[in-house]
Amino acid sequence: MENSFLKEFKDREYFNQCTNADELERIMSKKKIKAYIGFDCTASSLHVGSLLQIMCLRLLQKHGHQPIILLGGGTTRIGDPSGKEETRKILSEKEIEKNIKNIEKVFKIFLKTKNSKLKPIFVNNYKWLGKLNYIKFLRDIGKHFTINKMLSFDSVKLRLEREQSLSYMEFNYMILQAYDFLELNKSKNCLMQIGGSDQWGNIVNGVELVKRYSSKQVFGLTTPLITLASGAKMGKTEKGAVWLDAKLLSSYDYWQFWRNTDDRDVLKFMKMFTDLNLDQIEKLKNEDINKLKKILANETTSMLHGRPAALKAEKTAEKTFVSGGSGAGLPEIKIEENSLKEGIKILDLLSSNKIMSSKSEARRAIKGNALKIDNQILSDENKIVRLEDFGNKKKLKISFGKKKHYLIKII
RNA sequence: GGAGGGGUACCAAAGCGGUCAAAUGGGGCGGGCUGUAAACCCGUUGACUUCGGUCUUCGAAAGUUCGAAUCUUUCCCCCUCCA
Repeated sequence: MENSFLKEFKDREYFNQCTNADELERIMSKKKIKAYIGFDCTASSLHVGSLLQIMCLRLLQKHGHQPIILLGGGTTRIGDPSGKEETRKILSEKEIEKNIKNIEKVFKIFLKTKNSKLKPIFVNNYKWLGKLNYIKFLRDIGKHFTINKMLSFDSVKLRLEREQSLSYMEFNYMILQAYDFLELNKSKNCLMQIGGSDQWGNIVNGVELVKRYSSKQVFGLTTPLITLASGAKMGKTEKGAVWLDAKLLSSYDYWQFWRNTDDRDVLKFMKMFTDLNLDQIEKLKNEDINKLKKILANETTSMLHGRPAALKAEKTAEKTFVSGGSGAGLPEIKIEENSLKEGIKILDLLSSNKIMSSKSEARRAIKGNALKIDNQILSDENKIVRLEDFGNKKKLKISFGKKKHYLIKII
């Protein structure tokens, strides 16, 4: 039991629920198994909401078990009703394929890919779901599900209670997910499915299906839904979702996300989202909270974007926040020299470069003294930005509030 | 099928002929305080504007009216009770 996968899983607060924990512990300590997690491919990348799942896969590897990553090309075509109040958008096949390709990259960053016994196995359930024969499926698989029971699952029950419609297509989602588990058990001898707590119902269905269909025991394990100390859901910054993709969220912003963690969540996040071992974290406990936040930010950012990017982000942050200068790592907005000769209205500059979503918003910000150019509060909404404003550095720092800074650069 | 109730901004919810771009709460954003935290306090929260206004928005469409989120008709959707 010492230092087993399951123990560390619990110590790091990943644990929510498990089917037959004792038996699972016994098997995992005796041999190395394969376990899978399915990921939704509705977006072109994953965000921190999936990070805990990814950490689970890392932990599997750490203890010598092999992760299987199911990128649900099949199920994404259907849409999981769990936790959703409304029917999801249905994506085109092309988009899904594109998303899958991009999402795979994330795993290749987080997981070890060299060791053939540990490297992640990528599977796409469209491969088997796509060629199911309806009648055969109903006879072989459908007979193991009762409507009575399906109606009792939260994902379905809540939708019905909330007076939201649930299409027959979505209703079938849980059967398909259960079938995935069966398929992976048969073809890859996968013994466990991990998922978020909202997946519990779907996972249990899979466990039971395998038991009924193949008379084999497999396991389900879930992680808790992370809620912040403030009660909010995790994963938003000033700039929207916290993507695990440098193209969608810069390493600086990612670093900032972690740096801004609520005091009360810092230690928990260290356990959950860093590789620091638990006694190390225990020792850090009494350190200055802001130092801890920096460690957290550095660790998490290194894992995704690499150590140099993390350190650069830290330096940039130091410059912008501590000394008020313009850090080099800030998001840059490029402007052509020619357009500056005539001058650009500040409102146009702001609204056309995603700093502000509209001119009205920009006006409001200016009225509220929230806008600064090179650390000077801008109060004239009719200001026209000209070449002279840039001085000889050819750069201009624009700040909205205290946390959003941009560099305007002449090209 | 019958009888009622309802669909309002990001969410919840008031308004029920003009003073309504629409009370209030939550959320968001900004400011103050501070530690790039929390809590608290203040401001702001449809778009465009030459800051005079203009345009679009209260389930959809048509109508009544000088004037409609508010009245009428049709349609769509949801809920409750009865059959």
